Amino acid sequence: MSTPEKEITIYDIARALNISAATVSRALMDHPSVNINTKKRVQEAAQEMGYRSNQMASNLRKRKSNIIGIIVGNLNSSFMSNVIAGVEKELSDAGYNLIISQSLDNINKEINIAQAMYNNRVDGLLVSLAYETENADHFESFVKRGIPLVYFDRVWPHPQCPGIEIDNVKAAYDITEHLVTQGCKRIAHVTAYRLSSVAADRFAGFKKALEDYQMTFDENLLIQTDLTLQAGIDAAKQILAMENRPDAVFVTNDACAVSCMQELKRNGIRIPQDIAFAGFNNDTEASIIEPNLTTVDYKGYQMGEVAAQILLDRLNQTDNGLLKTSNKLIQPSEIIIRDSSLKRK
Amino acid sequence: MSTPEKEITIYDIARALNISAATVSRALMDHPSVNINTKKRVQEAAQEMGYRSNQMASNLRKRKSNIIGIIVGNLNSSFMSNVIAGVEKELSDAGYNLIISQSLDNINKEINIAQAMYNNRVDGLLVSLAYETENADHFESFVKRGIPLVYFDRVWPHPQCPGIEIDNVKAAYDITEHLVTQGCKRIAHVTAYRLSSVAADRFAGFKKALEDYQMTFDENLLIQTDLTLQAGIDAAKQILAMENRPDAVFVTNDACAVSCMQELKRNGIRIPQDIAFAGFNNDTEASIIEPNLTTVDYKGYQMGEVAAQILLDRLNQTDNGLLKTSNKLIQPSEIIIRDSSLKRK
DNA sequence: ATGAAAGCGCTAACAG
DNA sequence: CTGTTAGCGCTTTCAT
Repeated sequence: MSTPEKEITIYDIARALNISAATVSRALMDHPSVNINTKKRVQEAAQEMGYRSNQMASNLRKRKSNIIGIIVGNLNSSFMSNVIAGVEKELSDAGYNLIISQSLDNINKEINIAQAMYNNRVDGLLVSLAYETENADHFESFVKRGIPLVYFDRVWPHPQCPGIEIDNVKAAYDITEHLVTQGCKRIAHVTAYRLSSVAADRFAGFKKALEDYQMTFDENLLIQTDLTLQAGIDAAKQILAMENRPDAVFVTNDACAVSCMQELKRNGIRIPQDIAFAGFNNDTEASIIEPNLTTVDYKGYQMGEVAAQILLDRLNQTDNGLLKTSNKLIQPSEIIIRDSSLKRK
Repeated sequence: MSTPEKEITIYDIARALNISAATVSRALMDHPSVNINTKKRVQEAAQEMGYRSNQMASNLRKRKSNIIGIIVGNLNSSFMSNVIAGVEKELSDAGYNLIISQSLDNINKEINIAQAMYNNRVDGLLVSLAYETENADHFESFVKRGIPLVYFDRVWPHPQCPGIEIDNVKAAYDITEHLVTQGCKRIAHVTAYRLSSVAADRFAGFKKALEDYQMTFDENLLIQTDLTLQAGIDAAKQILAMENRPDAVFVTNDACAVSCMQELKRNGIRIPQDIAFAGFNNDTEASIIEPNLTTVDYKGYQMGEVAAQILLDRLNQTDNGLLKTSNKLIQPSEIIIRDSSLKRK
């Protein structure tokens, strides 16, 4: 009753059925070369006796932890929650456990987490980098040990590590083009301090669009921040203080865009009439803020599934053909136009 | 280079230093009865040789997985992200790994996850129940085996499982009282289909407040849903279809409240003039929707820390006194009044 | 303060 | 198709 019964092992089953532990083991893992009848007997006995396999022993023997680590900036978005759901589905189907950690977009925390995961011998790693991260040396230990590492969303280019992402250049280009065709002449861009691959790509798409429309980019309209909510407010203050204000703002993420819009609204700026807005990610907030925020949407669940599949391929040394010539995999994205950018309805 | 070097073990260190593996093991875990000098030599050698301990072997020997499971409805809220951060901090300080799963508020998924965690031999479990869950039998296997189980936020009353929660009755009472003092006469309540402990408590607080103010509760104003975004829209439609509409709505969570408000606004209802609103949780959306949503706030990070501490106490058989007579632990909460409920400013 | 030895429970050659 | 055997790397008595 109060003391839990002893855990039963394959030896207990073996004894009960008068067969060897090896056969029990094989039967339990559905090994092809076990007689169908013994297999059945073993499985029934296991069931009845309340057997549960001992992963620790199995892991030790196989020299695999059976654990996959995933490091993300923050779990707090429907995008990331969906990524996790997609990853979880694929990995648990494949029998892996998932250990999730948030870097809270802090580089030092990311380094510590990476170290901890390394010491805990994860069999593979999925990473979406912190905004702050400007190099990925802290993941080299995995590469050196041959532990598969797959980046997603906020990726780091590395010859041996696949990256699942969207075409940030194109998405940023498209959304900027949209602002231009709405008649915006002076478009500000709010981005990260450190131009990570993602931020850099978006910035590049933004500049390319301006060029193509013969608009010169005013350096004064580049606002670099840490992309927090507070940063959105600060960016708004900066904009309010400008003598020659922009007529549109493209923020590289929605959360920051929304807090920036709120602060501007509090100061009497009309959106989109005075200043049009565009964000990135299609977070929940984007369709709650008024006016609703124009943004870029991409599917977290799917990205999670794909990232997990690629990782599993690496673990199994198989190749389902998802990655051909390059180790970059581009997922679809689309721009969603809402009222925050519609100057001419 | 391309082949990763062999993992080194305590035996390698032992050989290098001409001592026994037992001593190395003891030195590494800082056992008191090891000579301070040998300890130092061992630790240096380990460092130099690139040793990392093998958790799998250690786990097998100690018959502990070193893994704590946490099951939540959905990771997608700043509250839950903070809970995770708090839990993670406490547990990783204590040397545990954390496996996170989302039930997506689906009872069957919750059952499967519980089973998987049981089979993976988690050393302890933290659970916030799915909205749908109406009994907790699927967690009995943990109780029977003596595996510590701690509920938080959406708890299940159980003599052997502590529950960390807020005073839902009081919070709901207070927020309802606030609506009443704003002059609301007919207050609708949107809650879950199944009245879990949390939903039931909030409903109870709501009714108690009405009673205390001599208001009879109209059964027609009780709207039971699955609390999704779509449910908010459906609830709005129900309200619009009523011949005798409420003048206030208290929704048992913010996400649903916000989507309900949006739908009502689309249909020309003015908030709070026509219908006042109150929610629960203080999610990000609550301070973005216009008018901003009156709600109940409580701290996720702190709740996560406390839940983890209680779990660690159980694991260590210690008792830091957090739980005295009862196995319920009430965390602070506060109502946040915003424009959605201010009929008289 | 250190060492010898046993064993946690499982899997994988290898042999039959 | 099944059994024998060895060992994954660590911790922990029990001696010394």
